[in-house]
Amino acid sequence: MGTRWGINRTVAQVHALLFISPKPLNADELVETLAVARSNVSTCLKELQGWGIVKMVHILGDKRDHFECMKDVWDLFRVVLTERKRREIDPTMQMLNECIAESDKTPETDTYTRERLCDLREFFETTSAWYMQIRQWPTSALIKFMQLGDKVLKVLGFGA
Amino acid sequence: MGTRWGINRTVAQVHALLFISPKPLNADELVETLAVARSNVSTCLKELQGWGIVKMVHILGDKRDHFECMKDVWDLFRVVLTERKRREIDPTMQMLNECIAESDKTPETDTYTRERLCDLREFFETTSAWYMQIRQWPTSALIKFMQLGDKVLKVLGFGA
DNA sequence: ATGAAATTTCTGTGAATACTGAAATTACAG
DNA sequence: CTGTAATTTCAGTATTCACAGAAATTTCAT
Repeated sequence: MGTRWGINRTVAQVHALLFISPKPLNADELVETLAVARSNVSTCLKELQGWGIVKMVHILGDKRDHFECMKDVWDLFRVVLTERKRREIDPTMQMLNECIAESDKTPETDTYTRERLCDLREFFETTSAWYMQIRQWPTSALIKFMQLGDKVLKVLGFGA
Repeated sequence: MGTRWGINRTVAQVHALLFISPKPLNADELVETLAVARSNVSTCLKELQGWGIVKMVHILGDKRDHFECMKDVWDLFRVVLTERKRREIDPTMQMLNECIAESDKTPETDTYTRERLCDLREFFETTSAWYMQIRQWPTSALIKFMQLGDKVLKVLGFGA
């Protein structure tokens, strides 16, 4: 499925394998199971470690590095979202701010265009600030909250 | 910024241009502004229409097709999320179900592995069901809700 | 220190994707 | 109809990305 998500195939395969494996795996086990080059596995493991969802562990009496994946899906989700915010949203917001600053100095900028940019900035600010708060909720609260669904609206007293 | 988001550069450019433009644009205007081939613009417009965020409009007295983009950022977000759910999440859930069914018929499957798959399925089920509800909230309610942030936890009576 | 095992870095190749320009098709005015 | 403008499809090219295998580096036991 990895490719459909826009993720490198081998990276997705390594991650999937580590995720479902009951015990940490070493590089050679990944090479054998996935039938890819050793160097490729090395690169993928580095990538996954860069995302903070795979870490190296040592097995007593074994010289080789072993790797294990973060196992809690909710924690996993939080880590990935936070990392994507850092890599994708934050630079976008910075860019947006520069565009808006630029448009302020450029009187011929269409008012409409400037408003669209401000809309976008506001959207990212609102959603980012919200995420930074809920990411700290304990998983149990998050699940209970989600299962309420629409009921939240009534409890909070807005909307039907 | 498009490329960083894993989106085709020209598609992102066309979309950005239509988004900030006060009026619908025709293909030639896009070609001139972005300095890309006519055929490329045609493909990108088709792609964006496939996502449901750009639509064709006609300007009186002008034979050429014009295009305009969905302007409300919250609506835009909803459309994109819904489409991504359909394209990415739904097939993943289906695949997961097949894997779990398969593992039921295969007694030698590690219990741990099966549990990880079920965890994943549950995660997607919970988050998808939640999204299908909140996507129908009016934007005003959604914004008010988000701005509450952590306060929601207290109102609902769980967590600190 | 020395050598073997493990790992990473580097380079070239193949595959996938994006794009252009030409040809084909469609839409429409006269 | 016919011809022109507009648009799309197609085929070839270029660019980007993923990967394998070799070479280089690191790690560690002796």
